Amino acid sequence: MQQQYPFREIELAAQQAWDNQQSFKAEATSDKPKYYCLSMFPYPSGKLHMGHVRNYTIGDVLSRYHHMKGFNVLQPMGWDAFGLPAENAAIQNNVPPAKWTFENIAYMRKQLKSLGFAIDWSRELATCQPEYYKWNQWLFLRMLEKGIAYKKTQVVNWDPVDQTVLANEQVIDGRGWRTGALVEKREIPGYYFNITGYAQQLLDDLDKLPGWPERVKTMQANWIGKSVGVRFAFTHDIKDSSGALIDDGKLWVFTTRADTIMGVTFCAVAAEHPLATLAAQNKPELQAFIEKCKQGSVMEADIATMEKEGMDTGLFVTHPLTCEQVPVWVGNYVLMTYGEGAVMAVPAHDERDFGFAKKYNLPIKQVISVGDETFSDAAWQEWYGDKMKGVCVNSNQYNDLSYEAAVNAIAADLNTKNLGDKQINWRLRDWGVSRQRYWGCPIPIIHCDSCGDVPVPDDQLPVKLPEDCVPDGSGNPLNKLESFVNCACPKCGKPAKRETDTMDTFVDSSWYYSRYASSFKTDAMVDEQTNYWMPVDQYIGGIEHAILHLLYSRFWSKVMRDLGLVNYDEPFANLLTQGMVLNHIFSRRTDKGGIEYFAPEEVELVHDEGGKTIGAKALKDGLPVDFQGMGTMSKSKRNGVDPQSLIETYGADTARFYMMFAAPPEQTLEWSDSSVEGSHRFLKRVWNFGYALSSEARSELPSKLTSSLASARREIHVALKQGSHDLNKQQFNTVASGCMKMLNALEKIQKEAEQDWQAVAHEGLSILLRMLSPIAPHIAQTLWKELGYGEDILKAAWPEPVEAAMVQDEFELAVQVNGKLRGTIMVGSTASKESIEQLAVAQHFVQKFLEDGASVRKIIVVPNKLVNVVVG
RNA sequence: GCCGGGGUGGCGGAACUGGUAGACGCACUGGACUCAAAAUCCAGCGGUGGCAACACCGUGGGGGUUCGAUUCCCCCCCCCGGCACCA
Repeated sequence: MQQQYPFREIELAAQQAWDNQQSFKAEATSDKPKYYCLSMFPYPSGKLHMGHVRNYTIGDVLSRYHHMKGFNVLQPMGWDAFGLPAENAAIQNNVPPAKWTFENIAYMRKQLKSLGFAIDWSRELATCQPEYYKWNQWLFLRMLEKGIAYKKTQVVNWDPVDQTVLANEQVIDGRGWRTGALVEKREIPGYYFNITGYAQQLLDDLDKLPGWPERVKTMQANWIGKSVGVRFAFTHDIKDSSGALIDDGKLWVFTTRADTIMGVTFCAVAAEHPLATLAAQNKPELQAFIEKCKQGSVMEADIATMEKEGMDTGLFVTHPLTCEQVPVWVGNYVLMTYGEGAVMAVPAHDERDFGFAKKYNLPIKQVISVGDETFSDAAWQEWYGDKMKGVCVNSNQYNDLSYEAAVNAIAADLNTKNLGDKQINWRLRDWGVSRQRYWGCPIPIIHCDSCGDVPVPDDQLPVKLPEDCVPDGSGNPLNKLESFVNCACPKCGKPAKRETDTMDTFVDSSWYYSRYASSFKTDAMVDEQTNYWMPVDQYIGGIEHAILHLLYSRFWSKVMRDLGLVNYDEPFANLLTQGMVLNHIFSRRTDKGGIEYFAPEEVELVHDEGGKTIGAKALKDGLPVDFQGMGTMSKSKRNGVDPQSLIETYGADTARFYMMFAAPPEQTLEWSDSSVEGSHRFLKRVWNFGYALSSEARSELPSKLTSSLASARREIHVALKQGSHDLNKQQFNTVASGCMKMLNALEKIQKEAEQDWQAVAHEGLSILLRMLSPIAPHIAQTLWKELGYGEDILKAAWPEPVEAAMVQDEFELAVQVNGKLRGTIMVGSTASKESIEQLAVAQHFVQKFLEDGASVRKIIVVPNKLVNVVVG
């Protein structure tokens, strides 16, 4: 055993031993309870970043802890290996994406192994392998049969940089989620998944997920966006230039406030609405207004403050219940993409309609009364929205009906006239999955002139993606690859063309967890093993997937369930969204007016005498630089830290320990080089202590310990109890600090070297190593073995705190006077309540409050904690 | 605007179901060791006043409940994340 903490050797040796013994292979069947711990698989971009290290360390701590708690643990790893960066790298370096991808995988796998994660590598998969994506295609065909997948031509979001279609979820603030490019509208055919058909289940089943963070569930619920109301039509006989009735003479609208329908004084339609288009034909000023609306809508940032503007079309429609003529306006606040692209306007009971009516002098008619309130302009502001749910007035046959009764009656009447009914509106849109890209899973369809779109028969799956293609940046190279495109129609045998679109890569990641859990059969997507392991007990990943990946995976699970493939309907029982890793950003304005960024290691902090940071200066010139606060690690800001150099300098255990110690897992982690050193220092001390103790005899604990040894032992067992509790809470930072407390106690008794200290130290160290092992497994395993505690710490049982070690003969009790701390007293553990009260009152720091004739009103004794003497 | 999460020393962060606020670490200060530095070890470290004993203040602000509030209740301010002319 070496004296200096030899982290490089021990980490390598431990990793090789784990590899040789296949220590982390999950058992196919077991009497133990199962624990499926999954971290979101990485995209093989080239090398790991700190976010990966944090993500996988969290998963590994939980996996190793559950191993020791006696669970049959599955922790797999794989690669989300299709996607655009591979194509872009291919264009730049003139190598096929496959080569680039597999080289990255090889390097990153090595990195993951060098971090010592307890991964069952026998279940590794990459989504770009035909054995995997075959089942994308197979399930796609099943979905096609069930009508869950279908083809349509629709206006889509087009990312001009990636030259592909994006799903609604993938457009953020009008820009592509990956490229940040402004999204354009294009009309092209593609395949869609009917996720809206599952909207209600996806919403309802959020209640089955108590182990998910509230905010993720809220985000999903918002995204699904259910609104319950009435869809109905105003009638008209407006014809287009060819003489045909527009929309069959009906102007459809959707409302959640059908009870206010008798208060309609106008309708507003979106700029793109057919009625607007028609009215603009001989009204140049309306045409101009419509153009302005269309342009304005791009400026997302201004929307919230945008003035409500509109223009009369001169057209009228007929109210379905009152038969009154209602004017139609074009409003810049009406969205073509939501509902029907048209709204009924009830200025008396809707904030926007009110503002609009005031601006253009349109009539306002009150039809709802709330309590004794009477409607007035001034009072109105105070009680719109839900507060304005009252009873109907000025509404003929609906007068005096409450909200619900009115909606029901009105919906029924509209239904009788065949002009509307109750309806549920969703914000969620169907999931478009066609991508005009090369490096993805081919959509298994063949286009035949005679037979149309023909599914590829199951026995011809997978449709293999040619791996030797080098894209040149001008669209999808598959289009030009005749050996791929040209094929025979499976139905009639005539020459036909293969579909060249590939699937959205979110398809690949929507079910990988169930494949890991299976036996990797070549003739089945999943099997009975999948039902054994699923659902995932703990899923760990970034919050950025709160909607996209997590919603798609939930949808996909329900589809697989409905196809009878699996028996679960929610894939992830518990979800932990880890926080981001941030680092300091330093910059300086250059002479030319640009910004020069400084890496943190190029900067020295300036402190005052109290240790407070008062500034920073660059090492190269000693001149001040600005501290821009904390931000995510990025190349452009030069504040990234490479995990590889961290591992090389301090070792994997230090990297892992620091990641766990610096912040609770859900919070952002603020990088600090000196804190990393502090973590390394701690592990060095653990090693030194283990080294020193290895030459001390191991003996039985004596029946009676000195008070100093007893208190050290108590501290260790208390820290263990707390640490186990914190692990169950997934609060790893305090588990790490618990390990530090244990070591502090051990070093103290080592220094004092009282008789029998070795016995307490051996017990304490064996506890410390076990509690440390999920976080820093290499050092824990090495010392465990070196000190002869056992062969494999992973197979050691999680230690149980000994109650007897935690009891004290004497307690220090806090003594309060009127709730304020005034001193402490030592009390025997068997002391009666009365004797404690007497002792407390006798203290001089209590007596002095009784000098001015005040008396003791009451004494509260909290066992083992404090005494509060109430004086008055 | 709506929804979710926060606000504690110079910093990261602790505090179990209301019970000694600041665990653990970082930074800083002083000391030991050293020719010296680094490393290591020891001590101190919320603020104000005081030689000290000690006193007062202190968990974003204000109020309340309680013997006792970082913790529970009400009002307000600020920060982060998400959603949003959603009809």
